[in-house]
Amino acid sequence: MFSMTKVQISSVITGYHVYKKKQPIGTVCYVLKDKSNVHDKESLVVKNSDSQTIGHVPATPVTLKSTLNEVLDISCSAIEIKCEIIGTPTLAFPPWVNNPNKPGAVIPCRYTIEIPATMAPNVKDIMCKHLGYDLVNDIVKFHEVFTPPTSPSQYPDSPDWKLYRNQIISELLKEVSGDQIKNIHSCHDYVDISLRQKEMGLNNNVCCKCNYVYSLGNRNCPNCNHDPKYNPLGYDPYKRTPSQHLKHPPTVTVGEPCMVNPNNEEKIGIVLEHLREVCNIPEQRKWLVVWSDGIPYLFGMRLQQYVYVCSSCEELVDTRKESLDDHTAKHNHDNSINFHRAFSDFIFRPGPCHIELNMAKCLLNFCWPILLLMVSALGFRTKKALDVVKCGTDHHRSKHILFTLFDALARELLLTHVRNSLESGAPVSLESFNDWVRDSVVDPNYLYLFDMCFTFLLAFKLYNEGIRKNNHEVVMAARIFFAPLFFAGNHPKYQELHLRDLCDRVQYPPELALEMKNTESFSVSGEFNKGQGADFVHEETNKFIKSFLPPGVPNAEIWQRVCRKSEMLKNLKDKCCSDLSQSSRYRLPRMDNKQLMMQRQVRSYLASPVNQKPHVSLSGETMIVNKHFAKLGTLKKNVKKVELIELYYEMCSELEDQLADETVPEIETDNIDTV
DNA sequence: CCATAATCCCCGGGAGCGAC
DNA sequence: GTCGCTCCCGGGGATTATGG
Repeated sequence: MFSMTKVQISSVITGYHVYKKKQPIGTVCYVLKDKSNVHDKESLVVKNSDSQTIGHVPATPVTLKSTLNEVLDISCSAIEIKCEIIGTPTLAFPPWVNNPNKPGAVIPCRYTIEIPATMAPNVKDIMCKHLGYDLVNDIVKFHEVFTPPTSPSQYPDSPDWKLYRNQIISELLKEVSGDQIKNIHSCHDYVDISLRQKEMGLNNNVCCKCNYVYSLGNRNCPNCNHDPKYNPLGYDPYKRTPSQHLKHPPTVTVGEPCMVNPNNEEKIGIVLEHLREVCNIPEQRKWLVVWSDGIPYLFGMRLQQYVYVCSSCEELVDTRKESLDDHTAKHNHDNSINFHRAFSDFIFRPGPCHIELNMAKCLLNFCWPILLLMVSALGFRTKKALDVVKCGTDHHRSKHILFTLFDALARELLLTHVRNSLESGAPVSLESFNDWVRDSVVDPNYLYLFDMCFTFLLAFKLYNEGIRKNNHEVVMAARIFFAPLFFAGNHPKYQELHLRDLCDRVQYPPELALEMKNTESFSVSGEFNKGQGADFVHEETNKFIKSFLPPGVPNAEIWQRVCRKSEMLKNLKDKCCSDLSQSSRYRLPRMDNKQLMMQRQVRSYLASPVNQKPHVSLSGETMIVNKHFAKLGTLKKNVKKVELIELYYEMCSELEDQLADETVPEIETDNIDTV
């Protein structure tokens, strides 16, 4: 298929005061090299379709001109640079003023470069070089936000886990087989070269694009000028998932603080009462969605499930301690009384970011046998540093490490098959890879990493994508595929949470389900790929409020005061800082080198997967994946799981009762708050 | 019927763990 | 680092079994 990448840059045409050729808005002109200009060999001229000169590409800032020049150079002018007039001529304005005393006139315009897919990477690199990575990314983001995508989404409409996985695998297969350099005896790629360099004691870098070996002192590859630190232009790590963000970003308001630590059921009860009061339940609104961390969520759900209010004496009855009949008998109520659930006006939802956090912890735990060596190669050498990585204290760091691990592992896992196929001349395809893994591979190490990578790490990645883009189906697909790891590890809280949440989601009436799907995550900034769970929105607000607290231990009164005035403070801060501070730019280093390092380490570990080998960790110790496996067989753990199963049946029976009743509660879909 | 031993049950303290 | 939950363990009282 012939595809084009389109890049648009808003700028101006200079020199209107010289040529005085006014063009109607929307006219499309062309950028050509101006060979006749003796003053400036680099000069670029803009001509309209009648070959009349309109003006020049601005010389300052120099980056735009040199970018376009180089683009024309590498393509031998095969790439056409168009220029659409988007405004009427005006006096030159910064940054396009050469001489403040003698300002010229400029025409606002938009330069459009259409790049054939084959050349796109080169052009991107050029643009990154001249315009700077940040700026280029901004342009692309600009483009993506304001022009609706015309090509069908890469991700299918009905997201299917297998499809996603297959797509990733086939993309990677293509990439890996493209990387291989075949000579008569064997294949090799840049990882092999790097490995060899390391064996020889040389500390050289290998360019992952052109296999050029260069010393670590250089930042860019001297051969192809590829900068390993930056992503190519338009790199969107979440491109497979379509964004489903709401059109209007939510407004965040801060309510009255409630001064209890929500760490047991009693205190959660207090918080809920407080919420009821603040939100005027049931007068102003009937119900409320409450997002919370994992533990408060569980407490809340338990309260909702077990605690009833007696209509006669208005006392709370906890059915875990005292059955409803007992209560009736004890207080001598007659038969006319009834019970209703004490917290039925709340809908609890677990914070997606906390789930993600615990996913990361769980993965780190299970990947530890192979991660240990890699991470120490990355620079976490002391025991304390390693512990920090292992416990996942710094979520961003662990996330990054896990993503890099996925990239590295995925490529290495595919490598053997790709090389086999290249040698035998068979085409490399997804089906053949799947067949090969299923039929030929017996090495437990390979299979362990295969499952880890293409099920759990992938699920983690997918979950992250789903949250960023507020895509409900993707999030749920990822969670369901990740869940087994929670149940295998020692994560009692999140096992129960997963179960309760799933049951809850099934039970939502249709209108509510739709609303819930739309609000899986929120993008407060309104950007299409920066959604995050309501829990982190809250934590950010919290951080903001904390920044206004006076030094020292804050007391309740100060908290209250800051919360009540937080909106004013926010406005104030925005007004004061908006002109001074730079907007935060979007950047995501690709960690080429770290990935290379990981690939180097795991390569020998995964060699010859068709042979039976003992199951060992990367450093060669016999594998006990983690200590929880050893505990798994014990009775107590089983008891815990039996309890969960009982809970599940209980919930199912309740669901059946509700279905039998056929009463769908009345709901309002507007005015959903998050707390 | 009594004395003693064995067993059960309850409870509090402490350690470990998970979550924040 | 803190907090709460759970588990474990030992102590002590209550109950039960056993033997004389």
